[in-house]
Amino acid sequence: MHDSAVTPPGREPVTGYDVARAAGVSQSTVSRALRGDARVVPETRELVLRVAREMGYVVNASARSLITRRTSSVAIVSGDLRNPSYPVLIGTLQKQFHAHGYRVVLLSDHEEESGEFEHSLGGLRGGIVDGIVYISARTTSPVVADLLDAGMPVVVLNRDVDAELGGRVDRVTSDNVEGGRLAARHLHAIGARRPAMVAGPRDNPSLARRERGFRSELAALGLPLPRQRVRRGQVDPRTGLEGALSLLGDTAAGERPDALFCQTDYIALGALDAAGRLGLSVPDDVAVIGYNDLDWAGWSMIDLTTVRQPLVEMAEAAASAMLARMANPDLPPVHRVFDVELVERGSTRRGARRGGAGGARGGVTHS
Amino acid sequence: MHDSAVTPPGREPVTGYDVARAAGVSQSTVSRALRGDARVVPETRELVLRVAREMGYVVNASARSLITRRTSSVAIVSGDLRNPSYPVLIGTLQKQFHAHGYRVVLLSDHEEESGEFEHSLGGLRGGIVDGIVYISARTTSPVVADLLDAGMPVVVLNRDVDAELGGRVDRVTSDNVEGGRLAARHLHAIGARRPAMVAGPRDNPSLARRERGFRSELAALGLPLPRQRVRRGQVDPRTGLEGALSLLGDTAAGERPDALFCQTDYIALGALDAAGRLGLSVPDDVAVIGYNDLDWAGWSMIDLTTVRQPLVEMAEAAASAMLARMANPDLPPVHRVFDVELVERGSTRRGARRGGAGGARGGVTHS
DNA sequence: CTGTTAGCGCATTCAT
DNA sequence: ATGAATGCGCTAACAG
Repeated sequence: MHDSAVTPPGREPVTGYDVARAAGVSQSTVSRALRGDARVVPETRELVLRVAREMGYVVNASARSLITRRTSSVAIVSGDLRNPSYPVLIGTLQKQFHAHGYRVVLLSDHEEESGEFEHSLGGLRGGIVDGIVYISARTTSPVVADLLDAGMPVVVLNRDVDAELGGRVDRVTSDNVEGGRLAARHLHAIGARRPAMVAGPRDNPSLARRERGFRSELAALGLPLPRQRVRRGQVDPRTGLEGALSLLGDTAAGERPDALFCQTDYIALGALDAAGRLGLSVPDDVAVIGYNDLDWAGWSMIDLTTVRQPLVEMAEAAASAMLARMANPDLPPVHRVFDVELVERGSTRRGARRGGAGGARGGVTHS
Repeated sequence: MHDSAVTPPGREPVTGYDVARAAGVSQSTVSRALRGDARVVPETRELVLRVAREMGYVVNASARSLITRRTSSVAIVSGDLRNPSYPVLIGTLQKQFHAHGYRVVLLSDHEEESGEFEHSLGGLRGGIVDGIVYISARTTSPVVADLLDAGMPVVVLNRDVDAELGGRVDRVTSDNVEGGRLAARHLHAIGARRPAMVAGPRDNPSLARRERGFRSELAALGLPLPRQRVRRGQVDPRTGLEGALSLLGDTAAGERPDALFCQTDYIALGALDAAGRLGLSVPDDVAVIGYNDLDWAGWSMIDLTTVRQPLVEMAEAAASAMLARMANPDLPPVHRVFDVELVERGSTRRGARRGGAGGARGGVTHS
């Protein structure tokens, strides 16, 4: 099992010229054969392909890109991966892009060190990628405008966007205003009197629209949402936990919110945790509704009522939009809006039994 | 607000020559100035940088890579992103690599279409990336050996590996055998008499070691694990759900397993769901223990006892190993093994109260 | 310190 | 249907 003579481990990559020499043809023929150019006669092509395979030849991507000005890769700019929405979107996008011969460069924002992040974004020019799918929570920065100016195809997925940018990029969103309304209507329908809200950052346009729909519908239904029943933080379970603890914790039962709208399921997780720690029954003491319908919302120990966005379909639409735009950069921008729907589960189904495993599990149970 | 004269949107990228001409220096000076070469006098550098910025110049990555033979990017090859272990690992790796000036190319395996996946992997030669971190569940394929042969730096993270490859790559793992033992010991300690196991695929070396430790320790403690108390499937909640339903469902209480070892937390989620649907109490009817200690294992409505691997630290170690190897490809391979520990929570704490929200929530509650 | 020169490996004319 | 020649934009070796 000694090294055969083919290639001493790693060094000296074999080039198209090497293949040409070994096959007794010219380098241009090698190039043509490898890309399936019709002008090369079948026998020659077979020969070249065989020799290339034997020699372990693989085209140098840099050299190719240098001349074609295409990289066969697209960037996905996302928020923190621990937010479970992103893996779903990224996984779907990635699958689509791979199927069409594109690699995926991932830029996910780890919240901290924003300067670093902006910098990476800027580096996306310079022929690194052929296009950018933007899903980051971070309010679309000037950097994105610069990328557009530089002629880079950009698709914004699942983010509403400042008016200014709106007309310039392809966008795939869902009806966040209506989603907020659905949540409000549902809480009203189950008899909530003192709704509360755990919100994400104010500068997130999607969440802002969700909130607008929620507030306006509550008002239309005659339900108040005083500011002391609103908590705000990052989109993560900690926000839900702390928000819900403070909303539900030190209030007499008569004053305590009886329903909680969490602007995302990820936040709602923390709220459910808080209810558990406080020994409160969901939904009997407090109903909880989330937003997104992530996979685990349906597990019996979560069982979360939520507003469903079709994330997978949305990601597929975004991939299509990206592929279309890369094929023809001069198309007018499109904006596709998906419908949302309410998915009712145990966390708002009053009177039904709830709790996955038996008796109430109060207090903090971490070891 | 008309377009100023700087750059008509997108077209005709500005090159180093353009900058040189505008700044009245040579192109090599531009190149040197932009890379901070010490040999260029400060004034000249300031000038060049300013002109470059004004013209919106950005170096062409392909041209640079073509000559430097470095791409400043590394690939992460992972399994399906919906498995929550991956986002944690990927996010951490990505953060580290970004901090050191590397981009990340993501190749995540969407389970299906394996041919496609192998093909993408092969495409990782050809100067796409400078190194590869491998976290995919898929048993390390021959493709990986080929990449090694081609001289590509490879680090395998959180995967035990076939003996053959073992000596050739850098690896970061944890003590899976001991983890399995910890689980067995704990179930014995809480008085389990009829342990059962929901396992992942047989060809996953990490899980195989986990299982080996679990089985041998059970045996040492005098507890049987007959094959009818083992279920096996993919690493996902469906496996946990179906496995647990079939283990717990149609058995008389005297025969029913009283403790469940799930080889990952992600599987355990499904098992908890199953217990809830069957109206069984966790841990009183059946104790459940998982593996990984993902974030949500600590939420009160999950509250899962589990074997903790330090995933973040492991990812950091893998990033360091990668950076070290890229800096010096001739280092001998290293293998770093992290300790695991048992994290005890409500899902095995008998006698304690459990259940986040009040009464038992039986049956299927999906809408 | 700066300019000149020579490729990196490939795609793509233009001939033949 | 194939080969010869050219240059993509940059880095690096070599002069000066």
